[in-house]
Amino acid sequence: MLMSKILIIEDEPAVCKLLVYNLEKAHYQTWVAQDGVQGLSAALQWKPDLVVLDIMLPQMDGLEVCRQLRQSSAVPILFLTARTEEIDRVLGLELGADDYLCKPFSMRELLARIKAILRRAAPLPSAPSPTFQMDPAQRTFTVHHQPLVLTKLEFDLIAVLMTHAGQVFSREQLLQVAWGYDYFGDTRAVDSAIKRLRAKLREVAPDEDPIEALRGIGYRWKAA
Amino acid sequence: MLMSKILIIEDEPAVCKLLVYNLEKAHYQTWVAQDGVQGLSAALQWKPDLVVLDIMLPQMDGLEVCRQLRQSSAVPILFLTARTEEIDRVLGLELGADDYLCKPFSMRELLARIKAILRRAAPLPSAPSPTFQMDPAQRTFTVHHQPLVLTKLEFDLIAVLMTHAGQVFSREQLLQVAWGYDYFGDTRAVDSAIKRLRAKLREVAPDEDPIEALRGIGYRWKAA
DNA sequence: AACTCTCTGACATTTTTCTGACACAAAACT
DNA sequence: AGTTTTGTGTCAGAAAAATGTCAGAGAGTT
Repeated sequence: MLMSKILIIEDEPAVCKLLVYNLEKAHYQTWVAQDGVQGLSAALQWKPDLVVLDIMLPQMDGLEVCRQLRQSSAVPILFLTARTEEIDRVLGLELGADDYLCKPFSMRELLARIKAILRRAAPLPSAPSPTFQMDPAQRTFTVHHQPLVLTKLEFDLIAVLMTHAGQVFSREQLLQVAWGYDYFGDTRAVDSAIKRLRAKLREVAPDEDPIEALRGIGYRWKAA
Repeated sequence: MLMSKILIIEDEPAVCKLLVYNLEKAHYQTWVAQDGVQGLSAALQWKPDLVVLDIMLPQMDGLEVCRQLRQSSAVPILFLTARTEEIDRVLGLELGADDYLCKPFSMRELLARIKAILRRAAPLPSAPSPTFQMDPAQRTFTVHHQPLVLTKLEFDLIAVLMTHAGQVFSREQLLQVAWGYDYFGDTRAVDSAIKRLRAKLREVAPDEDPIEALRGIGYRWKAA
């Protein structure tokens, strides 16, 4: 499973910001909806892998959102509650919450629970088919769903670039991030690594060339 | 589901008493084990639907109990921890904890989590590769339905790899999980074990080679 | 055209894994 | 108890893979 999509339905901007920041740092894609109506719409169209749902929402409350969502989707839901008592209503209604957290919660705990929920969720046939896909956890990389074997260095390199698609990295930066902070050597090593990577990619996707060289600046993964 | 069976592995009598009282009031059957050895024995014989496992135990700690239990059972485990940091070790090792609670916890929360775990506990599809099959409960391993005799170490190793097919394990991780937390030795021992395992597999399935070495990373069971 | 930077292939070096031999320990058997 | 068998860690060298270095060709820029 790669780059799981997490929909956040939460009205407090501060909490949203915190969630988005940490989830994206953990390599999840995020989408924020500020109220229940927008949340339902986003859930149905964007088809997230997990919904983080605040119980207290303006207009339509989280329980109602959950009930309506359940009529058309089995997406896992993690509830956020301000008070412990609220969760009794969720559990009592058997709405199919997969987990819940009471505010205030530690980010580590949230991430652990999200990871656990996603691990449990059966790998359903996901629709989108970008040509290049990377799974940091399994260290696998696929092109058109066909696995491509990469060396450690190659994978580390492509991981940095892909997870920051569009961002330019200088050779020095790449050495730091993919080789390691204690590495001292010619920055031309980066050229060689890129060369080998491109050669492998060309084998299976001759018309793509997703790694762009910016003269005098560095390299970047072509933005989507 | 009628009268789910819950095994409590916990050494503090006060906590045990509290747990038993409340769980039985909630119509669960309970069984208490005061230390890891008794716990393992009870788990194997009584076959509970859920194990509540304290991390801090005399003699054998909870993680070790979990590891040994996982060799022969897929029963859901809910960890109890005194400190939040401890849970990182569990999560880090991916030992298959289904949930955890930090002391002190409210009884209502415990009951809610237990209910959630039991609700989720759907029979796993367990899709073994057609050629290789492993039964943790009986510690048997078959290739093309023909039994293959493995040593304890070999079985532990293959069990870890197969139950996490596709996931890469470093030599250090494998030493921890298959050899034991207290083992200190050269990580090259892993190479040797893998070598012997491969030799045995080659005898009966010369064209498979399901154990993949990832240079600089570790080993993994070829993903399905 | 001159200059600069990037790309590529060849080669050398380094790193990592694999294998067989051996030694020791534990277990099984007499 | 002694003996054999089995299991496993350690070691050293072989084999394989990965990667750094270099030099020249190629491409972009002024």
